[in-house]
Amino acid sequence: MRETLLAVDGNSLMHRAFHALPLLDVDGMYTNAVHGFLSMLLKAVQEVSPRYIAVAFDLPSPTFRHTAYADYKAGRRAMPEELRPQFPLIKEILSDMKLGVLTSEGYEADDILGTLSVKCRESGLDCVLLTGDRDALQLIGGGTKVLFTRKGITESTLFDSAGVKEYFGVTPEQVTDWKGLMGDASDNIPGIPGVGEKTAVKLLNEYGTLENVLAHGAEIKGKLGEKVRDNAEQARFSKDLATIRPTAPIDFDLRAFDVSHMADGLPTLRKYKLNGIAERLGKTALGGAEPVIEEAEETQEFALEPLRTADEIAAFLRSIQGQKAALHVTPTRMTVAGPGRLGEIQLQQDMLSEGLLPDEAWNALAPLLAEKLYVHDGKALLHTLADRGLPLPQFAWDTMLGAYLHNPQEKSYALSQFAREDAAGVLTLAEKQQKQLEAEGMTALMRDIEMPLLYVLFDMEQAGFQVDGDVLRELGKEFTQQAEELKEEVYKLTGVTGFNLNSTQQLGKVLFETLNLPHGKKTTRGYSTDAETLEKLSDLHPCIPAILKYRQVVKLNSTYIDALLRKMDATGRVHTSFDQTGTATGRISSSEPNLQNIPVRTEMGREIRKAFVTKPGCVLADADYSQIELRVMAHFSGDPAMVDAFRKGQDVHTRTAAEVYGVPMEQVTKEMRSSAKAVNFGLVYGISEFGLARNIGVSRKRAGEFIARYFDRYPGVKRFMDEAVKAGYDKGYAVTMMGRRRQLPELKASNANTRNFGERAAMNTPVQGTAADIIKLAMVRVHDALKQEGLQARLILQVHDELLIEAPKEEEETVCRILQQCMEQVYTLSVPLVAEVKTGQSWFETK
DNA sequence: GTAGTCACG
DNA sequence: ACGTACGTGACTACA
Repeated sequence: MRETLLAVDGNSLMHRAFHALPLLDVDGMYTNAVHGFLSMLLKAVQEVSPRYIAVAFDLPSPTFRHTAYADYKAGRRAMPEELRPQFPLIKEILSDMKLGVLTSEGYEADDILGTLSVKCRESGLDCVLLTGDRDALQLIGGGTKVLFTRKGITESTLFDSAGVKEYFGVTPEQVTDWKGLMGDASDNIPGIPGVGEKTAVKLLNEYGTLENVLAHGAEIKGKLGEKVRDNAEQARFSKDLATIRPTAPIDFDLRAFDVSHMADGLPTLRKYKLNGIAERLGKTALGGAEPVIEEAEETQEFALEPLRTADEIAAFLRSIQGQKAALHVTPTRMTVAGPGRLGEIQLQQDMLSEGLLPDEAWNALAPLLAEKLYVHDGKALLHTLADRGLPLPQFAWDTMLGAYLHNPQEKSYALSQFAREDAAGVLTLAEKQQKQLEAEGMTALMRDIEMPLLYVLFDMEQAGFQVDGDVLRELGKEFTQQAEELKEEVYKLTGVTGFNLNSTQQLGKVLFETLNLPHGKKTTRGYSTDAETLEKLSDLHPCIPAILKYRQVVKLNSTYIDALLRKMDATGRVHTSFDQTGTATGRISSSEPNLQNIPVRTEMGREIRKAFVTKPGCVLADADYSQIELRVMAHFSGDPAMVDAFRKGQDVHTRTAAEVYGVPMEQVTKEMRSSAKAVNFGLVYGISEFGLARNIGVSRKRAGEFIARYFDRYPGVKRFMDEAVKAGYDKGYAVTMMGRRRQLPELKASNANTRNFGERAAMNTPVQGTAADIIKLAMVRVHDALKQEGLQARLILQVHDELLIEAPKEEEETVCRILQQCMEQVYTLSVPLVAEVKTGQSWFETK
């Protein structure tokens, strides 16, 4: 086995660590960057088991300041004062660990990395470059790989040539061309204005190299072509800036940087109070020793068995019968896994290709559907099966839901593209998740809520919501006519005709340049024209109300009339998709169409709900939780006044106003109640003076006084908020009543805005997430109860604190009772849960 | 594809 | 000093 050198870009990692970790004062010193750096280094040591480690640092030349290159590099923003003194610290520690600390006058760390990678190639060593700088990707090839740190300091990816192409869309050889085209703001590299990452990739895929792109500038169409032609020299210059020069004059014997003496750094680590790192260093297997044990345990061998006929499928199923089984289906391939076994069925795509016809395959697989299956995205599988009229199986585990509970903020929960995209991957993943979720205390949440809910959502998607197309078309006509009239009115009132009223840019010009109205905040492309801004101008020009009305009508038409008509099936029903893994807090979301944002707040918008009806002979039952989030907050905080209000069944906003203004409830005016309501909302969102001030239109100071008075009257709520934030910092995540978690990496940011956001999320997530837990469990209970009592009534929609059922008229009373009981009795809090049920022939009538 | 806007809880 | 109320999805314009 070849030995590996781990070459580290010290500057890149120190900056990354500095910005990823909070700045804490330890004995009058900051060590956050040192801490993060070493944490990443130890992780890398575990991953690549290097024999040697060298760390490179920038050493700017004091003499060569006159070059364009030096000027550009000098233009980068100065190093934060809290970071600078950490460099001597890290160098001291690395030296004590007997690792290489390399600098070379006039060269940057990445140049030294390049030099090291060349030296490794010459001496037959493998080389892994640890950095967060994309420039280093150009060095990949010939035994050199890049371990690229992402997302602060927690994650890293090992890139080889194919990996770079796969992930970034360009080859290592194209990296400098790529940078030349798109530039890099953080490195002060200009590139071609208007060309971003995607465009640069596209150009390189078409033309191969930067020079070739420039050579074909004439044939590139539109603005892009113009930009390319005008900025050819700047692009070449940018490429030059991004090109690493592997020519640093460094001379040393690599063997001096053997990892076997890293433990010599322990006293220094303790000296700087880096005890966590010291402990990890003690445990880290050094010198390329055995790989991490967990991996060895988890890697199970699956022999791939091609199943070419129905008989082979049947035989395979018999052989794993009664054992754990996973099923995974893609359009071209089906896989079935049992312990140590993996059967693969290729599906025939056309007359020429190999494989079974889907019908044959499914028929042969039918016995499997009687088993409890391990799956990834069970709801999608249920749809596939239902569309074919096949029996619907029970699921033992859904790895998509498991992954979501483990971390609800992944961009996608698709199985990874490569070898694991099969049932064997699902089986191993499920085992890993079961341990993980058990350790994280989410087993019950998975078993009692998310898994059963999957079937509920499937049934709801299948059932759909009956829509009256005639009502929609009628409304659409009205809205269209109104929009036309309003548009003409705006043209007349502004004196400008023919501009596109839907374009914020064109509208901004008319209002703030032609008419010279005072403009508020600016956006990246011009003036802000949102409703909040325009409302302030209402009295200054008669066109403003017309514009606002126009916007409203056009929105209703395009989003709710046209879109909904397009989504109706042959029987006039619309079937939304529920996403059980889409939100950070545990809520579900609805899309295509989104039925969770059908208008209700304005009179005109509410009309649309007249189109949401039932099939003949049925009635709609609509149940709403009353103030569920504030009740959750009352429960968590135990605040006497808040708990008292809910136990007495008082109007919570009126009670809040009475408390804060110090008057009896009877003397609370509309205005007082309205401000109190805004405060209550603010609390749920994670209160800030600014947000409250903006919402109720008072000064920030007034808002601050208001909040102070509130906390004076509700000290339990204050304590709850403080504890939620503290728990976020201590644990790194927020947690709901049922144990659902949301990571809060924002709290580790050095940027105060980001941290404040994290703090508000720390306050909001337990509240919003617990409310989500509660209604999800209620949905499972309602679904079960309807089945238990043999009713035809079906759940058809959830809107966060609201459940809708379509029921035959004769089931109306029973269904109302079930809804109310399930929702109110689902969980016992220290305050009552209250659900209000209404029935009607349309969603309009139930409101 | 991103930005701006706006619909909901 | 700075810019924020929390959580979503869909449409339009514009590059």
